[in-house]
Amino acid sequence: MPTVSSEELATAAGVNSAKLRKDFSYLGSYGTRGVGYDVEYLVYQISRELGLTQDWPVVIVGIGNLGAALANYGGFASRGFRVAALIDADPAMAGKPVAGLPVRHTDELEAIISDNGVSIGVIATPAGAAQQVCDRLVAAGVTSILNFAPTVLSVPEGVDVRKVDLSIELQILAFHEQRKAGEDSPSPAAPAAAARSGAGVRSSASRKGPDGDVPAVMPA
Amino acid sequence: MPTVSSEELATAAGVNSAKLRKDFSYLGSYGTRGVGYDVEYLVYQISRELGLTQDWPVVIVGIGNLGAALANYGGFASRGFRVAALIDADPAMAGKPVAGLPVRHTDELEAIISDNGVSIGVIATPAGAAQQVCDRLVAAGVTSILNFAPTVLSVPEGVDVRKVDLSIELQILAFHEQRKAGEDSPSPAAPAAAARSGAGVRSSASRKGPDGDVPAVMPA
DNA sequence: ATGCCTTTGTGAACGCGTGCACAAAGATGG
DNA sequence: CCATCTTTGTGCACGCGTTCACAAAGGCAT
Repeated sequence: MPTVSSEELATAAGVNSAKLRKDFSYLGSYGTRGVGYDVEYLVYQISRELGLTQDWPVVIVGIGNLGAALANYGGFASRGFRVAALIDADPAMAGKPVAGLPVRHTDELEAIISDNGVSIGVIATPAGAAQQVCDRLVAAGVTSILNFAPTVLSVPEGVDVRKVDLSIELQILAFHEQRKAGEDSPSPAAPAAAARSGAGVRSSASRKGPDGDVPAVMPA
Repeated sequence: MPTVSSEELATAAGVNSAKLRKDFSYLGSYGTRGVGYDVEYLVYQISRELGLTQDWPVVIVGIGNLGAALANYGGFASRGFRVAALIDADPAMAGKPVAGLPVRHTDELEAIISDNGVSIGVIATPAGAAQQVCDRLVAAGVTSILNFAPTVLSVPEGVDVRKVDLSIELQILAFHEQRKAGEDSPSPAAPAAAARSGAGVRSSASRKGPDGDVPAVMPA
């Protein structure tokens, strides 16, 4: 029976072994003292807890470059996700195959959602269409939305939204890059907080703020 | 002079106003008591600290769907990033314009990096090519890498790597979705830790682990 | 069966970030 | 010029997650 010790896993993952054991204990995963964890059983337990053993039908709305990239992304299937449909507003796209699936028109959105029991939707549309698509997804029964459009979505209570901003990661890199270069720190105490923040990815909506939205770089 | 109070900003962002003030104090940003923060000055200070006022030339390697999507992403320019070049290994792609830029062949990688003083590279290649591309980028002088390929990259000390796994966000949504549905909790105490973890995005390499890499869902 | 060795599971301490609460500072009006 | 009001900046305390350290437990060899 192949096993792993918490120490091995911790070293490989670069974390503390005690933390790892404590986390596992929350899962109810039981290892064997003096031996370690049964790899197969452990993988199964974690997979189940994370929902990897379930089948999650998802729809991708907006089949531009990004939508197509997502549709082709291999990582989904192995994690329990199944692309139920690709949806685009452009009639010219309808029927055209992308990643082996025919693109469906937005008109069919509601029917697709309900027919497949989809509860997770991915929005890869331009910013302008995102909120509208979001509203339709929610109305059709979707309760979790992954948003790639550069907009903050407003959703009713009970709906989860996660926003992926492709430029944020790049910005974090640039932030560190900046500190590497200028050792003559431009500001006193390094705001480690700034890099961490993220200010809560959860949608806190409240569209009112003093100025419209995220301010562009000021012209100095 | 347009100003904002920490309270206004905090409400808009959905965070505590004291925390916001404390964070600002690390930046050395001084507000005016009884009035608030000068919007213009504040924006400038934050932009500068975050590196938004600098010009960051970046190269994108691997111009498939994802690479093209990144090249077309509008959010980069406004955050100080400038796409210096798009690079692909396919000779057929060479010269073909994507997002207004001609695709360059991989052979030119080193020259492009040094000519433009590029210190940040984006990898959007298939998993198989990622490490190789990474090595060449690092050798050419790149010190920060944003990796979209589903592989853990090994890099020498001093090089920052951030990995973006497009399916992780989806997985987090599925995790919460699972708890929404099954109120009859399948496991005792909810491991809030599991959803948070991320286990440190920093590259901790150490390619040795008991089994190859991330285990696929076990066949139950 | 007994003793030793390994590794788990967890109680307790530590450290850190968040939030509270208030004194100091500046504006504003009389 | 003084009183009052608003809002900043921050010391302090609370709470939570991480880490330490160790007793308990199981395997294994003799």
